[in-house]
Amino acid sequence: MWHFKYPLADGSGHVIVATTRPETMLGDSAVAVHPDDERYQQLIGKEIALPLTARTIPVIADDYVDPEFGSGCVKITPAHDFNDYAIGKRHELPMMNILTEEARLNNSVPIQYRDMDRFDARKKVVEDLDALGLLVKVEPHKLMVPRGDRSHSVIEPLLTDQWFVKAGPLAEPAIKAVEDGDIKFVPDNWKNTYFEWMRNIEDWCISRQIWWGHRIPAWYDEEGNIFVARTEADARDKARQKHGRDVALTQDNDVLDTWFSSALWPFSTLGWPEKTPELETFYPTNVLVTGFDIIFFWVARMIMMGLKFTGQVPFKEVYIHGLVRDGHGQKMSKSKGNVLDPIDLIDGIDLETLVSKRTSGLMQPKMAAKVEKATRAEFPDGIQAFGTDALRFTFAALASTGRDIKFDLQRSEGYRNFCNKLWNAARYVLMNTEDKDCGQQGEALELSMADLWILSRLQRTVREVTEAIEQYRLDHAAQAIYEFTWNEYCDWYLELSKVVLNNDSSPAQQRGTRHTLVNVLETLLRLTHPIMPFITEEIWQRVAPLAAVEGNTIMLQRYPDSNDALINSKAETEMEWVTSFILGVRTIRGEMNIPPGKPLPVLLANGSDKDAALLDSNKAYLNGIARLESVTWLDNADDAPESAIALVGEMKVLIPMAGLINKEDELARLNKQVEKLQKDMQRTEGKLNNEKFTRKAPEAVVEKERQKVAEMQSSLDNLTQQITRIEAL
RNA sequence: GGGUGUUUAGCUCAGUUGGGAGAGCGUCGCCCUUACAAGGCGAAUGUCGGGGGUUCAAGUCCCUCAACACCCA
Repeated sequence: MWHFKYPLADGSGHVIVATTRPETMLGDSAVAVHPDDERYQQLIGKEIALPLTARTIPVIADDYVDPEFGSGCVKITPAHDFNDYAIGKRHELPMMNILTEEARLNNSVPIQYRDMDRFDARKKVVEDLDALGLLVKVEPHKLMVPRGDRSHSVIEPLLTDQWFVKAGPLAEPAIKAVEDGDIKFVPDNWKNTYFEWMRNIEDWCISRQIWWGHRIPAWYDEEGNIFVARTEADARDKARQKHGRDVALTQDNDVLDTWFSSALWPFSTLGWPEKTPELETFYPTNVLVTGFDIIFFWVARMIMMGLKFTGQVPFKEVYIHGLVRDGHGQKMSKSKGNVLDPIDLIDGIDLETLVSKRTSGLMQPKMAAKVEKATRAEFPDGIQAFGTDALRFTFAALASTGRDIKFDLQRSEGYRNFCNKLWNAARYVLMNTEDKDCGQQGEALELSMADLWILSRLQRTVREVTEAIEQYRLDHAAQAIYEFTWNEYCDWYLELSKVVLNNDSSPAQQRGTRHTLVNVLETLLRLTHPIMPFITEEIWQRVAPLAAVEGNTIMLQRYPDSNDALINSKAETEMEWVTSFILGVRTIRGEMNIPPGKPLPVLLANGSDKDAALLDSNKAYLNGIARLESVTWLDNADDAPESAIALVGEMKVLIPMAGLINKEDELARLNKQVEKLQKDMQRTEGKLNNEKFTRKAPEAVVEKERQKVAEMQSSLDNLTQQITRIEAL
């Protein structure tokens, strides 16, 4: 940072200005001070004799100046600095460009500086000012210097003539289209970003100084007259009309901004400006899927151009997804060397290949060592292969409404396991259905409680997934599919089906179960196919015939519809009883470390007629899955030997401890449960004892709380009773 | 400086019009049980960033503070 004296033209003194680019002083048009700065009040309006030049420049007042920074005087170079340009505009200062396109000084500067490179000129200007005694001091200053992406050259702001699109009139209808709901953003609040930009829109510079792209269709004659036309021939016609003869024309060297061309994409790809059948059929399109960083670049411009040239919106919905970042939340970039290539996640990659991939082609080769170190630390074993379906499922599962998606390899691993789970489940289904009667021919089917239950759950899942997709909540869709497949179909239904298929069930019962196994799977495959296309296709090819579905590919099948007639609350309630029975036994097994294979005798007490009926119809399931040796009803719980207890509603499920369970362990387990129940009870009772709650809360809510207390009380009674009994024994 | 967003279990994240805090991964214990050990079964884990307010009731609504992130100037 160089500090210079600028003498006043009337010789009455000087001001001190500072700059990081001394050579730009040759293009200064003013010195600015803050209007309220008392130190400089008397200078405002005076002239300065700009050193090294024959020019005088005014001292102006502008509140852009920070009086606290430096001397509080700022040199203003409108042609070479963005802020100075704005001030120049406000004060109608001359805009004096002093640079050529090669960053040499041009003919606007005194002759001794002309054609000098900007850095040489900088040295020379400092020397010359120093010689004149105008250099006050030089101090170290850290600043961000903009550099070119490819050349790494320092970039100098430079005033040039370029082409602009007047954006205001285009923006108006584009704003209205979103206000009126002709275009909807998903998630909705992105429309704020859109409005913010659109309502403060500035004219759009469409000139780009690169050599690829559409050349700007503007031609100039030697006098600088401009001929804008569709083609060179049209431009020549226009020039001929003006001059009455052919004249030499040169086309603008610049090309159109890439967003200008791509803003035409929604309709130009359909044949516009011709009125093609494609345009007629597919325009306006339905949905645009993109990232939020593209809202101003592309979305806004497509809307403006679409409305301008077709009179219609280009799309009805804009789905904005998050930006995928690396595991540390960093934006992926090649120069940072933290890019995860989807192909590497699909096929896997060993560490050495990954390192060399990430360190090659870096913009700054000296980063290589750092990139290599970080890569080796993060992926000590490279990246394992997850497969396309798992990767797609991961992205679906991560596609919530947030704006960032931190990519987590471990989630991919989890979903890879899910793919495997589905594959193995299909193997089981095929093992039990291929070459067997699945009711394809319409033979009589007898559906079990489990069949009715899984069909019911499937309908709810289909509905949930469909709704989630309609709302672009792919994460919820993925979650619903995951939970149904793993926690219901695999964990429960397949296990229940084994009971039917391995017992001496009737042919109609077995057929019913096979039919259900196959049909639920077939529907599940269609439901999952958009997210996991490959595995579902592979399995579907074998499952479809068993489900009597015709077709060559799952891709052309209908997406599932939920069938309300199959929703069966009775089966769901019954299944709840069965699962809570089985879970009760399993918990005791788990906590008491009883091997899962050991058959257990079970005693039941305090059950209702309903419990008895449920037991009767589901005994096979209980025996099979909970591995029961025997089930015995007791008229009185007191008749039971020393036992561990699980509750199914009011009913007590008792497992005799003899030789299996330690008395202290069971007591500890029961006490823990009691404590938890007591805590919950206290809170709920507190609520009910609050007169304001019972008076003001809806009846249904109060009733629910009452019921909860009753249930907890019953469990608590049963458990404390059991504790007393065990202690006494 | 203006704007937007984030903050929930060790990690990555859900939480729908306010009504008993969830998932995956990880952790602990027991199991190679005839679809699956990339698995099964069971268990533990939260001052929902801090403070205040509205309400019978707040992760959820309002105010405020803090930290972090992004966009624009």
